[in-house]
Amino acid sequence: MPELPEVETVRRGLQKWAVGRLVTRVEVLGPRTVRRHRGGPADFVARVTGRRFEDACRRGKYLWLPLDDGSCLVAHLGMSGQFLAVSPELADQPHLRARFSFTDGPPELRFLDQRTFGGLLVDETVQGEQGGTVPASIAHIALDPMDPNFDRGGFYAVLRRRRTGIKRALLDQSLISGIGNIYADEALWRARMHYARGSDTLRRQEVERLLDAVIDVLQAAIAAGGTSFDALYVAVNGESGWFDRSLEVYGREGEPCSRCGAAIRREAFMNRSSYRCPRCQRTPRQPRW
DNA sequence: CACACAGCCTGCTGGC
DNA sequence: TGCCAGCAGGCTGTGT
Repeated sequence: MPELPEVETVRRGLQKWAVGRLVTRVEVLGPRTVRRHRGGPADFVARVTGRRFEDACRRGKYLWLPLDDGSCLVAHLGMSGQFLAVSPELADQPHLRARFSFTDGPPELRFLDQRTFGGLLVDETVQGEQGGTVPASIAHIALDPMDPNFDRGGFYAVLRRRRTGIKRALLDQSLISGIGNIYADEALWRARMHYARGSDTLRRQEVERLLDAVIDVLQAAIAAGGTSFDALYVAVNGESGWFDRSLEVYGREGEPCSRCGAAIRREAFMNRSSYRCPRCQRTPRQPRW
């Protein structure tokens, strides 16, 4: 559920609540959260304790906090990860996975994760092929679509070369980053494109239209503080976003399309649900499912 | 190399 | 009421 806009909202919260602070104590509750950290829980704790968070960065759905020794703390929220800045007095929540305390006192920073698809690790920083410095573990993730260095021509070329459906391509984080099931459906609706449209049949102009739609919906969602269906996704200060009220197709099966009035359909695709307007987003002649 | 998908995980919902 | 299947879904690993 956390896609680019939700992760960006969390990044801004970390900027405010974590950056500049010196870590005095790290607690990891349960090893699964740091399963992608090579050295295991004890090594993770040792590498973060005594370090200062110098910045809060994001690429796609990944977050990282550069540390003052050149390494960085990488975080992925998975399905249900949250960072919360709270008083140490507050009783431990269910699904609390990690806690960071600071030299300047409260609030402490907590990482919660119900479904445990998320995780934390300490990583080295490398020069990314696509520009900028990034954690080594996410060097394979493409730039955000709104990044000034995002290569639209290169993206188009890859789509033409591949033989897959356009939604699969949008969800491939090595091609374009930050898009998940919700915003893929929303962008395709805005671009009036069916999710099974063959990527190799797209014209350059259609790809431009689609990328414009992707950026529009992501930026509108960021402005709204992200999409919250329930308490599972909240910002670092605990507030909910309200973009769910702006969703045009996702979760709106049976409701009328705001453009043409046709009933929105939900269809099983890629072992999940896809929502589309059957009139604005016609099934292509040669669909690639 | 390109592509597709099972598996990981927990809590909620709906059917019986 | 209680049980359980189904669903939510990002990413990694693995198979074709």
